[in-house]
Amino acid sequence: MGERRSGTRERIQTVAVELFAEHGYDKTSLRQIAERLDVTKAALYYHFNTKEDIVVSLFDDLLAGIDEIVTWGTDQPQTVETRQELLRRYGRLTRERPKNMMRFIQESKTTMQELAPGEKLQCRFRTLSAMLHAPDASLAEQLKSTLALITAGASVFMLKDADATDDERYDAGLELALELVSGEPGPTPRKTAQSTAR
Amino acid sequence: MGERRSGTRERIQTVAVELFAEHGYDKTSLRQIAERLDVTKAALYYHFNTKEDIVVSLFDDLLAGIDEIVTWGTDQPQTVETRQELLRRYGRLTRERPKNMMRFIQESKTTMQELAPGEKLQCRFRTLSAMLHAPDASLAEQLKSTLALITAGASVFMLKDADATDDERYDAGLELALELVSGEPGPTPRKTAQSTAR
DNA sequence: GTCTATAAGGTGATAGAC
DNA sequence: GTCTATCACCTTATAGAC
Repeated sequence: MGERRSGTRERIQTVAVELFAEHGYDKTSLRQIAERLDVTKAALYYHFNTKEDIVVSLFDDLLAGIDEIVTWGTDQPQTVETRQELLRRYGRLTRERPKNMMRFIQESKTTMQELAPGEKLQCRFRTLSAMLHAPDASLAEQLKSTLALITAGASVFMLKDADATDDERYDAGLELALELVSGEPGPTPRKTAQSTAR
Repeated sequence: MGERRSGTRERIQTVAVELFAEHGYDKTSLRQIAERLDVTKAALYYHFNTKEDIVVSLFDDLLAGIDEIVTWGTDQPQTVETRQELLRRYGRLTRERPKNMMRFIQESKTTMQELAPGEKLQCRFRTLSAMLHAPDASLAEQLKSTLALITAGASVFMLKDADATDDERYDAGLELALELVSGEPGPTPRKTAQSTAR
Protein backbone atom coordinates (compact mmCIF):
# COMPACT_ATOMS: atom_id res chain seq x y z
CA MET A 1 0.00 0.00 0.00
CA GLY A 2 1.76 3.10 -1.24
CA GLU A 3 5.46 2.16 -1.11
CA ARG A 4 7.01 4.57 -3.56
CA ARG A 5 10.06 5.73 -1.68
CA SER A 6 13.59 4.93 -2.61
CA GLY A 7 12.74 1.44 -1.46
CA THR A 8 15.18 1.60 1.43
CA ARG A 9 12.54 0.45 3.86
CA GLU A 10 12.01 -2.71 1.86
CA ARG A 11 15.74 -3.24 1.51
CA ILE A 12 16.08 -3.04 5.27
CA GLN A 13 13.38 -5.66 5.70
CA THR A 14 15.00 -7.97 3.17
CA VAL A 15 18.43 -7.75 4.73
CA ALA A 16 17.01 -8.01 8.22
CA VAL A 17 15.11 -11.22 7.58
CA GLU A 18 18.23 -12.73 6.05
CA LEU A 19 20.37 -11.91 9.04
CA PHE A 20 17.67 -12.81 11.55
CA ALA A 21 17.26 -16.24 9.98
CA GLU A 22 20.98 -16.82 9.86
CA HIS A 23 22.11 -15.55 13.25
CA GLY A 24 18.88 -15.02 15.15
CA TYR A 25 17.18 -11.80 16.15
CA ASP A 26 19.24 -11.08 19.23
CA LYS A 27 22.62 -11.73 17.70
CA THR A 28 21.85 -9.50 14.76
CA SER A 29 22.73 -5.91 15.62
CA LEU A 30 21.60 -2.81 13.82
CA ARG A 31 25.23 -2.18 13.02
CA GLN A 32 25.33 -5.42 10.99
CA ILE A 33 22.19 -4.54 9.12
CA ALA A 34 23.43 -1.06 8.41
CA GLU A 35 26.82 -2.28 7.25
CA ARG A 36 25.35 -4.74 4.78
CA LEU A 37 23.18 -1.96 3.38
CA ASP A 38 26.15 0.41 3.34
CA VAL A 39 24.40 3.02 5.45
CA THR A 40 24.83 4.03 9.09
CA LYS A 41 22.86 2.79 12.04
CA ALA A 42 21.24 6.16 12.46
CA ALA A 43 19.78 5.93 8.98
CA LEU A 44 17.80 2.89 10.02
CA TYR A 45 16.06 4.92 12.66
CA TYR A 46 14.55 7.11 10.01
CA HIS A 47 12.64 4.12 8.65
CA PHE A 48 11.98 2.21 11.87
CA ASN A 49 11.61 3.67 15.34
CA THR A 50 13.14 0.64 17.04
CA LYS A 51 14.84 -2.61 16.21
CA GLU A 52 11.70 -4.38 17.30
CA ASP A 53 9.68 -2.44 14.77
CA ILE A 54 11.65 -4.07 12.00
CA VAL A 55 10.73 -7.56 13.06
CA VAL A 56 7.20 -6.46 13.83
CA SER A 57 6.75 -5.20 10.29
CA LEU A 58 7.79 -8.62 9.04
CA PHE A 59 5.38 -10.43 11.32
CA ASP A 60 2.47 -8.17 10.53
CA ASP A 61 2.79 -9.05 6.90
CA LEU A 62 2.49 -12.78 7.59
CA LEU A 63 -0.20 -12.18 10.16
CA ALA A 64 -2.48 -10.56 7.64
CA GLY A 65 -2.05 -13.47 5.27
CA ILE A 66 -2.86 -16.05 7.93
CA ASP A 67 -5.88 -14.09 9.10
CA GLU A 68 -7.24 -14.27 5.60
CA ILE A 69 -6.85 -18.05 5.54
CA VAL A 70 -8.45 -18.46 8.95
CA THR A 71 -11.38 -16.29 7.93
CA TRP A 72 -11.90 -18.35 4.80
CA GLY A 73 -11.72 -21.60 6.73
CA THR A 74 -14.22 -20.52 9.35
CA ASP A 75 -16.98 -20.37 6.76
CA GLN A 76 -16.23 -23.80 5.32
CA PRO A 77 -17.63 -27.17 6.33
CA GLN A 78 -15.30 -29.10 8.62
CA THR A 79 -14.26 -31.73 6.13
CA VAL A 80 -11.02 -33.34 5.09
CA GLU A 81 -11.20 -31.37 1.86
CA THR A 82 -11.42 -28.07 3.71
CA ARG A 83 -8.46 -29.01 5.88
CA GLN A 84 -6.37 -29.94 2.89
CA GLU A 85 -7.28 -26.69 1.20
CA LEU A 86 -6.25 -24.81 4.35
CA LEU A 87 -2.84 -26.44 4.14
CA ARG A 88 -2.52 -25.65 0.45
CA ARG A 89 -3.30 -21.99 1.07
CA TYR A 90 -0.96 -21.84 4.03
CA GLY A 91 1.80 -23.48 2.03
CA ARG A 92 1.30 -21.03 -0.79
CA LEU A 93 1.38 -18.13 1.65
CA THR A 94 4.72 -19.17 3.14
CA ARG A 95 6.11 -19.78 -0.31
CA GLU A 96 5.35 -16.23 -1.38
CA ARG A 97 7.38 -14.72 1.46
CA PRO A 98 11.12 -14.10 1.48
CA LYS A 99 12.78 -17.47 1.59
CA ASN A 100 14.17 -17.20 5.09
CA MET A 101 11.06 -15.82 6.73
CA MET A 102 9.64 -19.18 7.78
CA ARG A 103 13.02 -20.43 8.85
CA PHE A 104 13.39 -17.44 11.10
CA ILE A 105 9.96 -17.98 12.61
CA GLN A 106 10.35 -21.71 13.03
CA GLU A 107 13.79 -21.56 14.59
CA SER A 108 13.32 -18.56 16.83
CA LYS A 109 10.18 -19.37 18.73
CA THR A 110 11.62 -18.09 21.98
CA THR A 111 12.35 -14.71 20.43
CA MET A 112 8.87 -14.57 18.94
CA GLN A 113 7.20 -15.36 22.21
CA GLU A 114 8.54 -12.19 23.77
CA LEU A 115 7.45 -9.93 20.94
CA ALA A 116 3.88 -8.72 20.84
CA PRO A 117 3.00 -9.69 17.26
CA GLY A 118 5.05 -12.84 17.56
CA GLU A 119 2.72 -14.02 20.26
CA LYS A 120 -0.19 -13.12 18.03
CA LEU A 121 1.34 -15.17 15.25
CA GLN A 122 1.72 -18.21 17.44
CA CYS A 123 -1.88 -17.77 18.48
CA ARG A 124 -2.91 -17.94 14.81
CA PHE A 125 -0.81 -21.03 14.33
CA ARG A 126 -2.72 -22.68 17.15
CA THR A 127 -6.00 -21.58 15.63
CA LEU A 128 -5.03 -22.89 12.23
CA SER A 129 -3.79 -26.14 13.75
CA ALA A 130 -7.07 -26.57 15.59
CA MET A 131 -8.94 -26.18 12.32
CA LEU A 132 -7.13 -29.21 10.98
CA HIS A 133 -8.85 -31.66 13.30
CA ALA A 134 -12.20 -32.26 14.97
CA PRO A 135 -12.83 -30.49 18.30
CA ASP A 136 -12.78 -33.84 20.11
CA ALA A 137 -9.76 -35.22 18.27
CA SER A 138 -7.36 -37.60 19.96
CA LEU A 139 -3.90 -36.51 21.00
CA ALA A 140 -2.51 -38.35 18.00
CA GLU A 141 -4.71 -36.35 15.66
CA GLN A 142 -3.84 -33.07 17.34
CA LEU A 143 -0.19 -33.90 16.94
CA LYS A 144 -0.70 -34.74 13.29
CA SER A 145 -2.32 -31.37 12.72
CA THR A 146 0.57 -29.54 14.27
CA LEU A 147 3.06 -31.52 12.25
CA ALA A 148 1.07 -30.95 9.08
CA LEU A 149 1.26 -27.21 9.57
CA ILE A 150 4.97 -27.29 10.25
CA THR A 151 5.57 -29.51 7.25
CA ALA A 152 3.51 -27.38 4.90
CA GLY A 153 5.40 -24.26 5.87
CA ALA A 154 8.90 -25.43 6.58
CA SER A 155 9.70 -28.47 4.47
CA VAL A 156 11.88 -26.38 2.18
CA PHE A 157 14.55 -25.94 4.80
CA MET A 158 13.87 -29.16 6.69
CA LEU A 159 15.15 -30.97 3.61
CA LYS A 160 17.91 -28.50 2.92
CA ASP A 161 20.64 -31.13 2.75
CA ALA A 162 18.65 -33.28 0.34
CA ASP A 163 19.47 -33.29 -3.34
CA ALA A 164 16.43 -31.51 -4.74
CA THR A 165 15.06 -28.18 -5.88
CA ASP A 166 13.05 -25.98 -3.57
CA ASP A 167 9.94 -26.76 -5.59
CA GLU A 168 10.44 -30.46 -5.03
CA ARG A 169 11.01 -29.93 -1.32
CA TYR A 170 7.91 -27.82 -1.10
CA ASP A 171 5.79 -30.36 -2.95
CA ALA A 172 7.03 -33.22 -0.80
CA GLY A 173 6.15 -31.24 2.32
CA LEU A 174 2.71 -30.30 1.15
CA GLU A 175 1.93 -33.83 0.10
CA LEU A 176 2.92 -35.23 3.47
CA ALA A 177 0.94 -32.48 5.20
CA LEU A 178 -2.18 -33.40 3.24
CA GLU A 179 -1.67 -37.04 4.11
CA LEU A 180 -1.36 -36.23 7.80
CA VAL A 181 -4.80 -34.66 7.93
CA SER A 182 -6.49 -37.15 5.62
CA GLY A 183 -7.89 -38.95 8.64
CA GLU A 184 -6.85 -42.42 7.50
CA PRO A 185 -6.08 -44.65 10.44
CA GLY A 186 -2.55 -45.19 9.22
CA PRO A 187 -0.78 -48.54 9.32
CA THR A 188 -2.13 -49.13 12.84
CA PRO A 189 1.23 -49.81 14.48
CA ARG A 190 0.97 -53.05 16.40
CA LYS A 191 0.90 -52.08 20.09
CA THR A 192 3.99 -49.98 20.21
CA ALA A 193 4.57 -47.44 22.92
CA GLN A 194 3.58 -48.41 26.40
CA SER A 195 3.97 -45.58 28.86
CA THR A 196 7.61 -45.59 29.88
CA ALA A 197 6.92 -43.08 32.59
CA ARG A 198 9.74 -41.76 34.65
CA MET B 1 31.32 -39.43 37.10
CA GLY B 2 32.38 -38.13 40.49
CA GLU B 3 30.06 -35.20 41.14
CA ARG B 4 30.22 -34.86 44.91
CA ARG B 5 30.52 -31.14 45.37
CA SER B 6 27.88 -28.97 46.89
CA GLY B 7 25.97 -29.62 43.68
CA THR B 8 26.10 -25.99 42.64
CA ARG B 9 27.36 -26.88 39.22
CA GLU B 10 24.31 -29.03 38.62
CA ARG B 11 22.02 -26.33 40.00
CA ILE B 12 23.52 -23.87 37.55
CA GLN B 13 22.85 -26.26 34.68
CA THR B 14 19.27 -26.82 35.78
CA VAL B 15 18.49 -23.13 36.12
CA ALA B 16 20.31 -22.31 32.90
CA VAL B 17 18.39 -24.79 30.79
CA GLU B 18 15.14 -23.44 32.20
CA LEU B 19 15.99 -19.87 31.32
CA PHE B 20 17.52 -20.77 27.97
CA ALA B 21 14.36 -22.62 26.98
CA GLU B 22 12.13 -19.80 28.12
CA HIS B 23 13.97 -16.75 26.83
CA GLY B 24 16.64 -18.16 24.55
CA TYR B 25 20.38 -18.36 25.05
CA ASP B 26 21.22 -14.82 24.03
CA LYS B 27 18.54 -13.10 26.02
CA THR B 28 19.47 -15.00 29.17
CA SER B 29 22.24 -13.13 30.97
CA LEU B 30 24.55 -14.50 33.61
CA ARG B 31 23.04 -11.94 35.96
CA GLN B 32 19.62 -13.60 35.56
CA ILE B 33 21.01 -17.06 36.21
CA ALA B 34 22.94 -15.85 39.24
CA GLU B 35 19.93 -14.01 40.65
CA ARG B 36 17.68 -17.06 40.42
CA LEU B 37 20.33 -19.09 42.24
CA ASP B 38 20.83 -16.31 44.77
CA VAL B 39 24.54 -16.04 44.10
CA THR B 40 26.58 -13.43 42.24
CA LYS B 41 27.69 -13.54 38.64
CA ALA B 42 31.28 -13.99 39.72
CA ALA B 43 30.38 -17.18 41.54
CA LEU B 44 29.31 -18.75 38.25
CA TYR B 45 32.80 -18.27 36.92
CA TYR B 46 34.18 -20.62 39.49
CA HIS B 47 32.13 -23.44 37.96
CA PHE B 48 32.20 -22.44 34.29
CA ASN B 49 34.90 -20.49 32.53
CA THR B 50 32.48 -18.84 30.12
CA LYS B 51 28.78 -18.53 29.46
CA GLU B 52 29.25 -20.73 26.44
CA ASP B 53 30.72 -23.45 28.61
CA ILE B 54 27.41 -23.74 30.41
CA VAL B 55 25.48 -24.49 27.27
CA VAL B 56 28.29 -26.68 26.00
CA SER B 57 28.10 -28.84 29.11
CA LEU B 58 24.41 -29.34 28.43
CA PHE B 59 24.96 -30.29 24.81
CA ASP B 60 27.80 -32.66 25.57
CA ASP B 61 25.56 -34.65 27.82
CA LEU B 62 22.99 -35.18 25.10
CA LEU B 63 25.68 -35.74 22.52
CA ALA B 64 27.07 -38.73 24.40
CA GLY B 65 23.61 -40.26 24.61
CA ILE B 66 22.96 -39.85 20.91
CA ASP B 67 26.35 -41.26 20.01
CA GLU B 68 25.49 -44.36 21.92
CA ILE B 69 22.26 -44.78 19.96
CA VAL B 70 23.98 -44.19 16.64
CA THR B 71 26.65 -46.72 17.49
CA TRP B 72 24.04 -49.31 18.37
CA GLY B 73 22.09 -48.66 15.20
CA THR B 74 25.11 -48.96 12.95
CA ASP B 75 25.49 -52.63 13.83
CA GLN B 76 21.86 -53.46 13.22
CA PRO B 77 20.18 -54.63 10.02
CA GLN B 78 18.47 -51.80 8.16
CA THR B 79 14.93 -52.87 8.85
CA VAL B 80 11.76 -51.16 9.97
CA GLU B 81 12.17 -52.78 13.37
CA THR B 82 15.63 -51.31 13.83
CA ARG B 83 14.35 -47.88 12.87
CA GLN B 84 11.50 -48.08 15.30
CA GLU B 85 13.86 -49.18 18.03
CA LEU B 86 16.12 -46.21 17.21
CA LEU B 87 13.17 -43.90 17.75
CA ARG B 88 12.22 -45.60 21.01
CA ARG B 89 15.74 -45.21 22.33
CA TYR B 90 15.94 -41.63 21.18
CA GLY B 91 12.61 -40.84 22.76
CA ARG B 92 13.69 -42.42 26.01
CA LEU B 93 16.91 -40.42 25.91
CA THR B 94 15.13 -37.09 25.52
CA ARG B 95 12.68 -38.05 28.22
CA GLU B 96 15.45 -38.61 30.73
CA ARG B 97 16.80 -35.09 30.30
CA PRO B 98 15.56 -31.95 32.07
CA LYS B 99 12.16 -31.19 30.69
CA ASN B 100 13.11 -28.04 28.81
CA MET B 101 16.26 -29.35 27.23
CA MET B 102 14.66 -30.48 23.98
CA ARG B 103 12.53 -27.40 23.79
CA PHE B 104 15.63 -25.27 24.01
CA ILE B 105 17.36 -27.27 21.31
CA GLN B 106 14.37 -27.40 19.02
CA GLU B 107 13.54 -23.72 19.27
CA SER B 108 17.03 -22.27 19.21
CA LYS B 109 18.56 -23.81 16.14
CA THR B 110 20.19 -20.57 15.11
CA THR B 111 21.95 -20.29 18.45
CA MET B 112 23.07 -23.89 18.24
CA GLN B 113 24.47 -23.47 14.78
CA GLU B 114 26.98 -20.93 16.01
CA LEU B 115 28.20 -23.02 18.93
CA ALA B 116 30.76 -25.72 18.33
CA PRO B 117 28.99 -28.64 20.04
CA GLY B 118 25.65 -27.41 18.79
CA GLU B 119 26.82 -27.96 15.28
CA LYS B 120 28.01 -31.41 16.29
CA LEU B 121 24.58 -32.14 17.73
CA GLN B 122 22.82 -31.14 14.54
CA CYS B 123 25.21 -33.37 12.66
CA ARG B 124 24.14 -36.31 14.82
CA PHE B 125 20.51 -35.45 14.21
CA ARG B 126 21.16 -35.68 10.51
CA THR B 127 22.94 -38.98 10.97
CA LEU B 128 20.14 -40.38 13.06
CA SER B 129 17.56 -39.10 10.60
CA ALA B 130 19.42 -40.77 7.74
CA MET B 131 19.34 -44.07 9.61
CA LEU B 132 15.56 -43.94 9.55
CA HIS B 133 15.29 -44.43 5.82
CA ALA B 134 16.98 -46.26 2.97
CA PRO B 135 19.95 -44.54 1.32
CA ASP B 136 17.97 -44.09 -1.87
CA ALA B 137 14.79 -42.96 -0.17
CA SER B 138 12.43 -40.51 -1.82
CA LEU B 139 12.12 -36.93 -0.61
CA ALA B 140 8.85 -37.88 1.06
CA GLU B 141 10.55 -40.61 3.05
CA GLN B 142 13.43 -38.35 4.05
CA LEU B 143 10.94 -35.82 5.27
CA LYS B 144 9.07 -38.47 7.23
CA SER B 145 12.30 -39.48 8.93
CA THR B 146 13.04 -35.93 9.98
CA LEU B 147 9.54 -35.45 11.28
CA ALA B 148 9.68 -38.77 13.12
CA LEU B 149 12.77 -37.65 14.96
CA ILE B 150 11.27 -34.31 15.86
CA THR B 151 8.06 -35.93 17.01
CA ALA B 152 9.80 -38.55 19.12
CA GLY B 153 11.81 -35.91 20.92
CA ALA B 154 9.55 -32.90 21.09
CA SER B 155 5.93 -34.02 21.20
CA VAL B 156 5.72 -33.20 24.89
CA PHE B 157 5.90 -29.49 24.28
CA MET B 158 4.33 -29.54 20.81
CA LEU B 159 1.12 -30.60 22.52
CA LYS B 160 1.58 -28.34 25.49
CA ASP B 161 -1.85 -26.72 25.18
CA ALA B 162 -3.61 -30.09 24.92
CA ASP B 163 -5.40 -31.53 27.90
CA ALA B 164 -3.13 -34.45 28.76
CA THR B 165 -0.28 -35.58 30.95
CA ASP B 166 3.28 -35.49 29.75
CA ASP B 167 3.31 -39.26 29.57
CA GLU B 168 0.33 -39.22 27.25
CA ARG B 169 1.92 -36.54 25.09
CA TYR B 170 5.11 -38.52 24.92
CA ASP B 171 3.34 -41.75 24.00
CA ALA B 172 1.33 -40.04 21.29
CA GLY B 173 4.52 -38.61 19.82
CA LEU B 174 6.38 -41.87 19.87
CA GLU B 175 3.49 -43.72 18.31
CA LEU B 176 3.24 -41.25 15.46
CA ALA B 177 7.00 -41.36 15.01
CA LEU B 178 6.93 -45.14 14.70
CA GLU B 179 4.13 -44.89 12.20
CA LEU B 180 6.06 -42.39 10.10
CA VAL B 181 8.94 -44.79 9.56
CA SER B 182 6.83 -47.91 9.17
CA GLY B 183 7.20 -47.68 5.42
CA GLU B 184 3.52 -48.10 4.68
CA PRO B 185 2.51 -46.23 1.56
CA GLY B 186 0.02 -44.20 3.55
CA PRO B 187 -3.44 -43.34 2.28
CA THR B 188 -1.94 -42.52 -1.12
CA PRO B 189 -3.42 -39.03 -1.33
CA ARG B 190 -5.21 -38.75 -4.66
CA LYS B 191 -3.04 -36.51 -6.82
CA THR B 192 -2.65 -33.61 -4.50
CA ALA B 193 0.18 -31.15 -4.86
CA GLN B 194 1.14 -30.14 -8.34
CA SER B 195 4.20 -27.96 -8.39
CA THR B 196 2.94 -24.47 -7.72
CA ALA B 197 6.34 -23.02 -8.52
CA ARG B 198 6.88 -19.34 -8.24
C1' DG C 1 17.32 10.79 4.02
C1' DT C 2 21.50 10.27 5.65
C1' DC C 3 25.31 11.69 8.37
C1' DT C 4 28.60 12.37 12.93
C1' DA C 5 28.83 12.20 17.69
C1' DT C 6 27.39 10.72 21.86
C1' DA C 7 24.48 9.24 25.64
C1' DA C 8 22.92 5.54 28.81
C1' DG C 9 22.93 1.04 30.01
C1' DG C 10 23.73 -3.98 29.97
C1' DT C 11 27.06 -7.65 28.95
C1' DG C 12 30.71 -11.17 29.64
C1' DA C 13 34.68 -11.46 32.13
C1' DT C 14 38.71 -10.65 35.66
C1' DA C 15 41.33 -9.37 40.10
C1' DG C 16 41.77 -10.01 44.55
C1' DA C 17 39.76 -10.16 49.42
C1' DC C 18 37.61 -13.40 52.62
C1' DG D 1 33.34 -21.21 46.90
C1' DT D 2 31.62 -17.04 47.04
C1' DC D 3 32.07 -12.18 47.48
C1' DT D 4 32.87 -6.82 45.92
C1' DA D 5 34.51 -3.90 42.60
C1' DT D 6 35.75 -2.93 38.24
C1' DC D 7 36.95 -3.40 33.16
C1' DA D 8 36.42 -3.06 28.27
C1' DC D 9 33.15 -3.72 25.04
C1' DC D 10 28.97 -3.50 22.44
C1' DT D 11 24.31 -2.42 22.28
C1' DT D 12 19.97 0.42 21.26
C1' DA D 13 18.72 4.87 20.72
C1' DT D 14 18.89 10.15 20.33
C1' DA D 15 20.38 15.10 18.99
C1' DG D 16 21.39 17.99 15.63
C1' DA D 17 24.14 19.26 11.33
C1' DC D 18 23.90 18.90 6.26
